[in-house]
Amino acid sequence: MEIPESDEMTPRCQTILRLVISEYIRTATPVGSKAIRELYHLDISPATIRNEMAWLEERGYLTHPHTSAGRVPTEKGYRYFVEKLMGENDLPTAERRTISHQFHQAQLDMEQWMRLAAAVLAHRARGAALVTSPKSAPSCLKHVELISIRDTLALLILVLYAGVVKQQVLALSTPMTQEELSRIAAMLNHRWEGLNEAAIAATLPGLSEFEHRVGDAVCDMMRRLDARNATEIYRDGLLNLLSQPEFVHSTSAQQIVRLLEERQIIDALVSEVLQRGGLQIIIGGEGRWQDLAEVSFVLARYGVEDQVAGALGVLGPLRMRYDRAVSVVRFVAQLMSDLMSNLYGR
Amino acid sequence: MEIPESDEMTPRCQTILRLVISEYIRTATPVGSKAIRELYHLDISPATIRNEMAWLEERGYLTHPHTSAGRVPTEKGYRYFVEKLMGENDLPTAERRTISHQFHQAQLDMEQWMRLAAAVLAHRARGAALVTSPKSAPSCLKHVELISIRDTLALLILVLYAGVVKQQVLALSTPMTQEELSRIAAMLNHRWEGLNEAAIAATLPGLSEFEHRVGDAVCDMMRRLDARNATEIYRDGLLNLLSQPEFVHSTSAQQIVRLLEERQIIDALVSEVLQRGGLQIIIGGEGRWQDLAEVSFVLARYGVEDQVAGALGVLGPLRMRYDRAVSVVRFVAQLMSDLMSNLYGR
DNA sequence: GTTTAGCACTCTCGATGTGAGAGTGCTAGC
DNA sequence: GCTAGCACTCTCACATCGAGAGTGCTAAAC
Repeated sequence: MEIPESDEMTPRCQTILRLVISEYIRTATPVGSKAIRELYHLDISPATIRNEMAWLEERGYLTHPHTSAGRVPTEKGYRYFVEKLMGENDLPTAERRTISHQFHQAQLDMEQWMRLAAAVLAHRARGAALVTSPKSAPSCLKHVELISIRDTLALLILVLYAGVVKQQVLALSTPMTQEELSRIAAMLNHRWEGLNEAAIAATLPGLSEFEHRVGDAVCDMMRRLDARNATEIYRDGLLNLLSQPEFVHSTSAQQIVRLLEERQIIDALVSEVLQRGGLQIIIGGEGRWQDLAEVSFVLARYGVEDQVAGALGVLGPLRMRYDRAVSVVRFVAQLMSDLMSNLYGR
Repeated sequence: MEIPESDEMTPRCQTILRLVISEYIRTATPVGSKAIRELYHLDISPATIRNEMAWLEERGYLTHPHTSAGRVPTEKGYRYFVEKLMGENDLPTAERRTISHQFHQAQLDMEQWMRLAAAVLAHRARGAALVTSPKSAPSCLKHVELISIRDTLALLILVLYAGVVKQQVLALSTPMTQEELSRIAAMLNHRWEGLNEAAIAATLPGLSEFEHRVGDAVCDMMRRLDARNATEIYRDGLLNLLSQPEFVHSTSAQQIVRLLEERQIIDALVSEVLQRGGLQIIIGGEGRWQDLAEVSFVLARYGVEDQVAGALGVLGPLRMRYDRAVSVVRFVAQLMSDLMSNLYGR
C-alpha cells in the first residue's frame, strides 16, 4: 500500500474525471480511454488518458467493475464532481417562468402547492420527487367555528395561525340549534384566541360540560396537527426512477419502493436536512445509510425562517443529472418559500 | 378443431380445477398431475388427473407454458374459480373487530379514513390497495366564514353539506377588521345557504365589489371541489405487489408502477365500478384493458346510496388470494359506507 | 520527465452444446 | 372408465468457447 505522492489534481486530470462522469451519466456503461478521446476530440493519446485514470483510481475517484471494462465513478468521484467540476447553472428563464406560472395558478393552497411541487420536480429532474409537509412551531389557535349539520351532529372547525384549517365532526348529546352553537363559538373564541394547546387545556376546568367537550376535541386536534406536522409526504415520478437501467433488477427496484413506502429512512434524512438547511446532496448514502447505497438525493429546505420548514427534493440513481436536479430543486424551494412567506408573514 | 361434446363439468373435474388453481396460487409454479395427487391425497391416478386436465385445457380453463410443464390457470379458469369454486368466507370476527376499532379511532375524518382504508386493504390482502375519494352530487353550500389573518389578508372557509371543508387565502384590496368580515360573512350566509354553485353565481350581480370577489372565489372553489371529486387516489402496499415472483422482470414491475402513476386506466375502471356497483372482480383486464393483462382487481363501491360514492379495492397478480381479497374489500367498503352514512344522513 | 505506441493479458458476454429432470400424451391392458 | 408403462418433448443449469473490449506494462520517442 503506497501512499500517493500528491493529491493535487491537475487541470487535465480534472477534465478527464469530468468527461468520464458526464459520459457515464449519459450512457450508464463503463467508460474506456479510447471512447472519451474520440467523443471529446482530445489530442492526447488513450495511453495518457489511461495513466490519468489509473491515478484517479488510486485515489478513489474512479473504479473498475472488472479488469477489462472502462472506468466507473465512485461516490468520492461524484462528490468531487458536484463540488468542483459541475458549475452552477441556473434554470433557463423560460422554464422558471413556466413553473412560476403553474404555482401562481394554484390558488394559495398549501396542499396543492406540495402536490404541484412534487410533480414539477419529478418532471423537470427526471427522477422521483419527494415533498414533505412543513413543520411549524407549536400552533396557536386563531378561530373556532361550530356549524350544525343536523340536530345532534355538528362540525367543529379549527383555524390556526398560519392558515391551517382542520375540521372534525362532533356528536352532540342533546340537540342544539345553529344559534346556540354560534353563541358558544363566539364565547370560546373570545377566551381561546391566540392560545396554544397547553394554554387551552388549562382553561377547561370551570367550563360547561359541552364547552369542555369542545375544548377536549380542540386540544386533541391541535396535538394531532402538531404531531402530524411534517409527516405528510408527497411523492411523484417513481416511474422515472424505475426505468433507469440500474434498476432493471427487481431487487434494486424493490429497495427503491421500500425506501419510499417505509418512512424511517426518509424521516431521518429529512430531519437532517431541516436541521442543516440549505441544499444538500447526498450521494449513495455516504456510508451512513445502508439503504441509500444505490441512489442520490438532492434535497433542500423550504419555508419561512424561524416559523415553518419542510423539505423537498429529488431522488435519482447515482448517475443522476446533478446539475439539472440542483437547479430545479433550488428554484422550487425558493418559489415555495416565497409563496409561503405571504401566508406566514406577521 | 373439434367441438367438445359436453361442457358440463363433473364434480371431480371441478375439484381438480380447484386444486390446480389453489396450488398455483400458493407456489406460482405450473402444477403437475403427480403433485396434486400427493398434496391432496386423492386416490385417483396421475393418468386420470392428466385426462381431466386435458379436458379442462381443451375448454380453455387451463393452459400449458410448454409441453412438459404442469398446468397453469387461464383467465377463464380463474373466473370459474371465483364464481363457482371459491365459496364465500367472511373475515374472521377478530379481524373485523380490529379493523373496525382502527376506523373508529380515526376521529371522523374522511381523509384519514381513506388513508387508513388503503393501509388496511394493502396489509390484509397482501396486495396494492387503491381508494378513490368519493364523488357526490353537485355540492350545496352550508356555510362560509371569513377570518382575518392580517390587515390585508383573510382566510375564506367553505363548508359544504356532507361536511366537506375547504379553505383559501384571500388578498384584500383594502384592510378590513374581523368585525367587518364577520358581518359580511353573516350576510352572505343568509343569502347563500343551501345553494349550489350555479345559484350562487346568479346572485353575484348586485353585490358590492368585495362580496362579488368572495362569491367568485366561492364559486371557483366549489367548481374545483366538484371537479376534483373522486379524483384523489390513495394508494398503499405497492411493495407487496412488486415482491411477487411474476414481477421480478423489471418490465412488468414498470407496467405496474405506470398503471398506478398514470390515471387514465384506473379512472376508466373506477367509473365502471361506480356505475355497476357491488363488488367487481376484474381478472387480467378481461380482454378490454391491455395494461391490466397481468393483474387482477377486486373493487367495490362504497358510500351512501344516491348521495356519494367512491371505489376501493385491491390490486394483485392473477394468482392473488381472491377469497381473502374479496372478504377484506367487502368488509372495508361496508365499514366506510356505514361511517359515511353518519355524515351524509339528512 | 512526459507522452506514446505496441502488445500480452484478463475478463465479460453471447452463442452453442449437453445431460438431468419433470411432465406430458398415448397405448394397451385391467 | 381407470391405470400402468413408456417414449417423447421441453426447460433449466452448467460447461465450453471465441470474439471483443479495455487494461497495464514496457520501451521508445519527444
